[in-house]
Amino acid sequence: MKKKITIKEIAKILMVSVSTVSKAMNDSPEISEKTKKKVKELAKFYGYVPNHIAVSLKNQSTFNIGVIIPDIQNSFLAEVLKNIEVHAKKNGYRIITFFTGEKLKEERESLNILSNGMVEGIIVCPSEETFVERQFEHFKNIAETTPIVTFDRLHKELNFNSVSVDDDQSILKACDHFQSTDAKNILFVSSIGWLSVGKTRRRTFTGFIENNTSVTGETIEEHDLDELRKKIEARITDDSQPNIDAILGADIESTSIASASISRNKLKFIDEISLIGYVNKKQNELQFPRVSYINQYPEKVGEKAVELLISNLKQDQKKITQEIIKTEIVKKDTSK
Amino acid sequence: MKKKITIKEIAKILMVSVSTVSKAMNDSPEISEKTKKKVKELAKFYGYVPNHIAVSLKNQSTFNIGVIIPDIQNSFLAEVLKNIEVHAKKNGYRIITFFTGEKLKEERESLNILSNGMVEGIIVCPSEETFVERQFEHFKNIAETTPIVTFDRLHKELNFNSVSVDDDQSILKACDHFQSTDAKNILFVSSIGWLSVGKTRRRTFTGFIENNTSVTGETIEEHDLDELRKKIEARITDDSQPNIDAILGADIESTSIASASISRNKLKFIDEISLIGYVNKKQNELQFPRVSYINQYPEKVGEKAVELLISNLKQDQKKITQEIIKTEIVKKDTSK
DNA sequence: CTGTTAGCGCGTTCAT
DNA sequence: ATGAACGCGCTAACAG
Repeated sequence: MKKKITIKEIAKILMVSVSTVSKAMNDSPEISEKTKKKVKELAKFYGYVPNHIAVSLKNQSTFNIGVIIPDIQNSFLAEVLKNIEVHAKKNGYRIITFFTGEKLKEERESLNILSNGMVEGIIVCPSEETFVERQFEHFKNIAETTPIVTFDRLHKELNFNSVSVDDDQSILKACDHFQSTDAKNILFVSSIGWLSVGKTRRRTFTGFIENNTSVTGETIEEHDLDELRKKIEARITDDSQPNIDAILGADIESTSIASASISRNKLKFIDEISLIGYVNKKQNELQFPRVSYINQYPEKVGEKAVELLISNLKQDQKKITQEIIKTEIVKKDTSK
Repeated sequence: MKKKITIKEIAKILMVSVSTVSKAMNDSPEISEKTKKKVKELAKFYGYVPNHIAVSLKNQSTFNIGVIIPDIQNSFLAEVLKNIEVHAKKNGYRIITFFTGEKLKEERESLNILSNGMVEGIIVCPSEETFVERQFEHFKNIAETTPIVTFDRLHKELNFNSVSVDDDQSILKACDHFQSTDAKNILFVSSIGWLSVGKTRRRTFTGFIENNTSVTGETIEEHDLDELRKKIEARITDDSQPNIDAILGADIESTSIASASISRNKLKFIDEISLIGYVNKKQNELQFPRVSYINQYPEKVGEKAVELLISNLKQDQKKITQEIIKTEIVKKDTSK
C-alpha cells in the first residue's frame, strides 16, 4: 500500500517551506499565483489531500457529529438517521454512527468513545435499557463537555435539547377518529409493552377509554410476535365475546400483524373492522391494503435534531429547547 | 461548555511531568504503583479520557472503518450495514458511514473525505450512477493508499476484495422452481431496469425463457411505482392474453407491488398465480401472505466484508478475494 | 511574497 | 522511577 504524501514531502520536492505549501493549498493571498499553481499541480499529481486527523487536532474541530441509535432495522429510526446525515452534510458535517441494540452498556461506550474528541456534538436516541434501569448519569457527564441532542424518547432527567413526537396526541387522535366514525369496541395491540414509549401509548389509550362512555376498549400486549399474532387472531374471530370493530396498533410490528390477521381471516376492512397504527411508510405505500397510519414525520425529526445541535455548536446556549413534532393521522385503506 | 481536561493539566495539578501521566494511564511498568494510583484517581475525578484525535495522529491509526452505501432505506443494505457495524465493533473498529443516494459525485466526495486519514479502510457498495457512467477511476486512486472492499455490486474494473451475491443463480433458481411446479407463463416485473443489477436479473430471466421450450415469459419494467402497479394489475386481469401463472419480482418494490396487485384483484396464490421475489425479510414475516423470497443473506455479506477488510489491514496482501454468497429460495405462502 | 517557529494532545525514546 | 524532548501533519503568528 502506497504511503500518503504529506505537505512536508511536497515542500521538499518543490524546495519551499511547508508553510508555503500549506498557504498555497488554502489559497492564502500571501502566496503568489505562480507558486500556488506550482504547488497545486504537484499536489494533484501526487493525489495529495490534507490529513483530516492533523487538521482536526490543529483546529480543535473535527466537523464530525456523533449519532447513537438503538436499532437501524427500525424504519422510523432509519429514516431519521438518513435525514440527520443529509442535513449534517448540508452543513459541512460528517456523521459517525453507533448502534446500541437498546443496551445501556453499548450506549455508555458509544458516548465515551464519541466524546473523546472525535465529534463536536452528539445526537442520540436513548436506549430502552437506559429507561428501564433509570440510568442517566452517563449522559450528564458527557454533556458537560460535549453538546447533546436527544430525540424520540424523553425523560425528565434528560435535560438536553431534544426533538420528539407528540405521542399522547397521536394516540388520542386515533382514538378520537375511531370514536367519531362510530367504533364501539377498540382493541389496542402492542409488542412493545416493556418499552417506555409502549407504556405511554397504552396508558394514553386506557385513559381515553376510561373517560369515554360511548366506547369500550381491550388490550393485547405480547412481546413474542408469533404469540401476538395468535392472540389477535383468536380475539377477532371469537364470536362469544363483544365484537371488535377497530384496532389501534402501538408499533410497526403489531400494526403489521393486525393487518395480516384481519386479511388472513377475511374480515372486511372498514365495514367490519378498522385499523390505525404505526407503519414503515415506504413499505406501506406498496402494500394492499395500505394501513391508515400515524405519521411521525421522521424527516422533520432528523432535520430539527441537526439544527438544534448545530446552533448549540455555534454559540454556547443556556436555554434548553424541547421541540415536539406534531403527528398526523393519514387515512389509507383500513379506516374511514 | 466545560473544556475537556488534558494530560498536561493533570500533570500540572499533580506536579509531575506529562510523560509520567501518560505512562501511568497506560500502565507502564516504569511507573510506581503509588503514582499510577494517584494519577488514575485524579483522571477519573476529572473524567479524563485520552483525546482520540491526538492518539490517532500519534499512532498513525484511527481504528475507524469507512462505509459508503447508496441508500439506507434499502432494507438489504440496511441489514448489511448493521452487520458491518457489529463485526467492526467486535474487532475494535468504529464505522463512519456515508450515504450517496446512488450519486457518483457523492461517492467521489465520500471516498476523498474518508481516505484523508480518517479511516484505515473503506467498505463500499458502489452507486448506480457509477455504473451508468462507467467511472471507476476514483476507486483506483483511493485504493492506492487505502484498502477497499466492495460489496453487492460487481464490475470487472473494480479489482478489489469484494463480497457479492450470486444474482444469476438466484434468478435461475426461482425460474427452475417455477418450471418444476408447472408454471407455463412467467411474468418478470422490475422497477430497477435502469440499474445494472436490474439489467443482469432481466437478462438472466430472458435467457432462461429462451432456453426453455416448456415455459414462456413476459417482462414489465417500470421505474414509476404507481405506473408499475397499474401495468401489473392490467396484465394479470387481462383475459384476452395468455394467463400469467407465476410472477418473479426483481426487487423489493416490484415484489411488494406484485403481491398487493394479486391480493387486490383477489387472485388465489399458488392455485391461480405464484410469486417469488426479493423482500424485506423482517417485514415479510409479519405480512399476509408472506411472500416466497430469495434470501441474499445480508448478515453473511456484512460479516464477510469486515473480515476481508480487516485481514487486508493486518497484512498487505496481494491476491484479491472475490467472495460470492450463495442465495436460497425460501418458500412461504405465495409459491409451492 | 516566503520562511521560521510554535503548538494542538499524546506516546515514546533517551537521559537522569 | 521520573522527566525532557521530539514528532505525528498541519496551521498560523510572526519575521524577514
